[in-house]
Amino acid sequence: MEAAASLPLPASRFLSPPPHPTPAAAAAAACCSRRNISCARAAPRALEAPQASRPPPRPSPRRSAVAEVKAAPDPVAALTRFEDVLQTQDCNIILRHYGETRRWDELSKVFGWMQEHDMLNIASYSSYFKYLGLSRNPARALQVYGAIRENPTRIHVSVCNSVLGCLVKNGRFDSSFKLYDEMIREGLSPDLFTYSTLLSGCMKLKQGYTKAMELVNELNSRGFQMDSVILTTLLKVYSKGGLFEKARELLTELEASGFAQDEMPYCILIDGLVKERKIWEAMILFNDMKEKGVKSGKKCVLSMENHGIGFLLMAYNDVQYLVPNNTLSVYYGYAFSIMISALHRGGYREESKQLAKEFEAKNATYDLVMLNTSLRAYCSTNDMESVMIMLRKMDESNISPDAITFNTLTRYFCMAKVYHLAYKTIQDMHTKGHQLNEELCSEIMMQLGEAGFPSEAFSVYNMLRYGKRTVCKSLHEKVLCILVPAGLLKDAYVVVKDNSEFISRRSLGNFARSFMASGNINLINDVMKAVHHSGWRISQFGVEVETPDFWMFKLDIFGKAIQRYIQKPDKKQLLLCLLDWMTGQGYSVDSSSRNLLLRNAQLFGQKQLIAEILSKQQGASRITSQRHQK
DNA sequence: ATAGGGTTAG
Repeated sequence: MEAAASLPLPASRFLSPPPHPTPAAAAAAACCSRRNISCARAAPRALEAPQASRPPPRPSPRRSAVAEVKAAPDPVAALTRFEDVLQTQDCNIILRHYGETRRWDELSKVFGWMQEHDMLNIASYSSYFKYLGLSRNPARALQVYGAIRENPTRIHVSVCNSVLGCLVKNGRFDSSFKLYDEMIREGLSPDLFTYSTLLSGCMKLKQGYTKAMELVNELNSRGFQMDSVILTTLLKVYSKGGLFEKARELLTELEASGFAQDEMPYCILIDGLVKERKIWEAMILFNDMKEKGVKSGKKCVLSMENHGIGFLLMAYNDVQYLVPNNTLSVYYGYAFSIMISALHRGGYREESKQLAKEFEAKNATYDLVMLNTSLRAYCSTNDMESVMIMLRKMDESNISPDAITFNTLTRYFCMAKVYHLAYKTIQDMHTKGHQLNEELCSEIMMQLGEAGFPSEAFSVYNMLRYGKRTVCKSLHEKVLCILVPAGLLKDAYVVVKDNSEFISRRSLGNFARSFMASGNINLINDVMKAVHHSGWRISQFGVEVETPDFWMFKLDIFGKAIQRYIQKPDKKQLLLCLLDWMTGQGYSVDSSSRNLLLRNAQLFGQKQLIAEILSKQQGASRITSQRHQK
């Protein structure tokens, strides 16, 4: 796209090649500002010295076998190679590796191998069920659990918890309660994990509140004291069930017992309120929370040492970040992102943007959700400058955009009529393997066509067409109406060839006429076949002229094709093929084209042959027309 | 040496 190439693109890695780094980015890169900073680079120098003098420890055979299996293209073959070295706990490490890297196929194969070699223990089952939950495969979990013969394993609390968790995660609440009852009958002694797992199923159920109360009574009667997690889960049950008074009471209880020092319980209630459209109640609670100075509890500043460029080392959930020294207070983004998006949804665009700005002013750390949320707030108030700042932050924090990011940006660029950026965003989204939003892309395809970018419109069409199993039937006609007037007839042919049955007679006619007039002569016969394949008679696309012998039509589509062939006598084979094909389909050339052909037949050196084909054609056509008459 | 709680589009 010429125009796009000359326009400045935003300085974002995923919209354009990496620009020269900004000073901040360069400084951050120099100090390894990525997630999971390695100790060697980020830790103070004192830690490095002893390492240098000691020779690197030699890895044990078991450890190197584990590493080798993890890296192997075929884990089962590799496991077999190290069968004598590996112990069950080593195999568990390998099993978890495939779970953490979301390689479900290998995960199941490794588990199967362990099963065959009798190398399963409690931890293997617990981990495997957890990952089956993540990979949305509760049926397999039930199957494997059902096949466990040894009662001590069947009723082991962590095995039971992980199977129940797998069912709950996948919406199988009723079966989780039934299975739980069965487990109790077989002798399970449940613990707090069990109850919080089952309670988290309750919050998604309609009758969840009653069931939750049963469970709370049960755990109390077993003498358990609810810890912060189970209390928080219960808060969610109330909040999801719209029992806000009860939820508030519970939150007060949590505060009193010191379980409300981080934002999580507040987030649950705030989220519950906004989902019930009680935005201002949520806002009041949000402000309360901020006034109380509630922050994320797991975060801490690891080192006050100035790393030379004005950054502090800090950890959040075991991940290390560098944050600027001038960061006054650090909130993690859950509560903010809930409120910002709630205001946005409620139509309070300016308020939503103000909150995003407040977060930006107070914080250095962003995660993907917070970035998406702020990005949307800026997009919907048309604050292009802040949008670009967000994109730069995304690069600097090494955060990869997801489908929500791409769609937000695409929508915004479309709304702002910056179609080349919308196109670029769609392209990046497609390249990164995200599913495109058909409605939005179709809109942009049309806008690109109108703005004079038919090739880009076609490219959007292709991304939709080949990125998805099915597309809306009208999409083909839409792109055809862009390609034909723009003279992109070969592309238009590709569209018609595969989708002629979804295209209206009028558009097919326009396409066929344009192609005969100026399309590639070598494709003329193919185009005829593709158009014929639509189910319409090609003769119906021409200007129909009634003649005394009523089956004669003026066929301007065939006529135009014949004119093209007469201008190129070296394409005589194609002409003869066309005439033969017409005969086979019961078509015949109109009288003026016939005369034209006969007059020029010597050009092809086939005067006799052409005359024969034409007379055969007329005979066949007469029969076809009569058949159509009846 | 395993299992439990929170956020984002139209």
